[in-house]
Amino acid sequence: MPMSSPAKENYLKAIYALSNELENVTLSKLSERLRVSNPTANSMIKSLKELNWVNYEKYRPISLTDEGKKQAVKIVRRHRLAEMFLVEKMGFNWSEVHDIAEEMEHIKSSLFFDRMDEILGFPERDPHGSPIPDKQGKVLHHNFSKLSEASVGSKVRLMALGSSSRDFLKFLDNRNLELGTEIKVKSIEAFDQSMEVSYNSLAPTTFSRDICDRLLVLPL
Amino acid sequence: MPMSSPAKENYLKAIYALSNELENVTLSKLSERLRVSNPTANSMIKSLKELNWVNYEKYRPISLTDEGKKQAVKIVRRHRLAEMFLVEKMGFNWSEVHDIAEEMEHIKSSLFFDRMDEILGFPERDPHGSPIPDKQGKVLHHNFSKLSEASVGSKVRLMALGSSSRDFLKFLDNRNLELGTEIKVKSIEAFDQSMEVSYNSLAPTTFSRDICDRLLVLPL
DNA sequence: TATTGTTGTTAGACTTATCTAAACTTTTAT
DNA sequence: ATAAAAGTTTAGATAAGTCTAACAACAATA
Ligand SMILES: [Mn+2]
Ligand SMILES: [Mn+2]
Ligand SMILES: [Mn+2]
Ligand SMILES: [Mn+2]
Repeated sequence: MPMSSPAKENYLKAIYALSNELENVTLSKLSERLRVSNPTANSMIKSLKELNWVNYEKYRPISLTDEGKKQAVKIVRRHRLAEMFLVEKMGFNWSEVHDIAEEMEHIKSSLFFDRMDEILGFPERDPHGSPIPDKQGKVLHHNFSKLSEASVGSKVRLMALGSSSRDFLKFLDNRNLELGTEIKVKSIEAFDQSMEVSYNSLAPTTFSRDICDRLLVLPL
Repeated sequence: MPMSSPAKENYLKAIYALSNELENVTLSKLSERLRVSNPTANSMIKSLKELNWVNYEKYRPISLTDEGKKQAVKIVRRHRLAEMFLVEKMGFNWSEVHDIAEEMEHIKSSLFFDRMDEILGFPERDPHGSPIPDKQGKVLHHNFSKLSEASVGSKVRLMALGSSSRDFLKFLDNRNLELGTEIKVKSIEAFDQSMEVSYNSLAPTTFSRDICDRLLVLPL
């Protein structure tokens, strides 16, 4: 009875991520996120319950047990360390690293990841601004707000991303937007909440609500 | 029909390695090397034949097709680059890297390995002295001889290892033997072919025939 | 509260990679 | 040339992880 496996680790990670996004993690949200069918997720949840990694009763929402959360955080740590290593030490762009990290995270060697951590100088965030859990599993809890919540005239600094899809990252690359960039809100369109913003002393641009919801910022 | 998989890649690599060790690669040599049962190897060989990666007729020896060899060399390249990267860029000892590389080699990103290659300065050999195939699949063919074939009074330089098992590497670490070390053959015991050797200006030591067979050297 | 639509479960099937036991071929030794 | 030993294949089973089709439960709403 193999305790862990890449598939199980991916489920744990998905449940962990969904727990931070939704009130209740449901089977269909989980299967949608992992792009598997409902029955597939259902049967995997049964295995995870068997391992005491999730709490689950038929037809009820899914949650991680303490042990399950510990496992999930371990994989999140590995994923984010891998992404950071790829960007900082191997010259990859932040839009290229997710899929590689998705595979690296399953390598069975704590030392491999602790060594990365050390070489990187124990970074607090990954290339997309997400916190990297430390070796003990402690996760830095951040309090960034969405750019979409900023008011006209305010100035903010881009700290993290609410999505790391390749398309979104490419969009940001094209606009020369990176973590740390200072953004000024020029105006907000009442009809669709799109924002006119400026940064890097460039001519103002317009960002849709969708974009602004995924830019996590700190007020300056 | 997934073309490749970690399991298939491990089989290709094992067949490739055995081809360089034996006249004929037989099913039982293969299953022994991979620590699987004969029927398991037999059924995998059928799949590999289906993919046109091996030549195989019932009861006859196994060989790689051109395409199979290409695939095998690709994985060998990835394994050896990973080992080299772990040693040179991540501070691992040569005895710690094999198992991690055994997992890394299956990551599906050519760029990941080409980037390692570049960062390492396109090394010709891995930490155990084995040649690293280049991006085009060309393998540096070396002509080292076994220490066991050296004659009394001769001086040689350790260039590569005929085995990279953890125990063997630990043995070499304990004796402060590393690639590049100059070794002088003091005497050979007629009974068991064990050799009295000296290196690093240390007091002479005795190496068994088993050891001397696995030390690949160049005459000086 | 009864109907309906959404969500979750069960049943049954498939693929890959593995195993053991039994049968069959090939090789080796008398 | 036979018989024994060694090596290989077939048959049948299992486990993980996936699927579709059909059915059941829940939640929303009329
Ligand atoms: Mn990622
Ligand atoms: Mn993954
Ligand atoms: Mn190795
Ligand atoms: Mn491998």
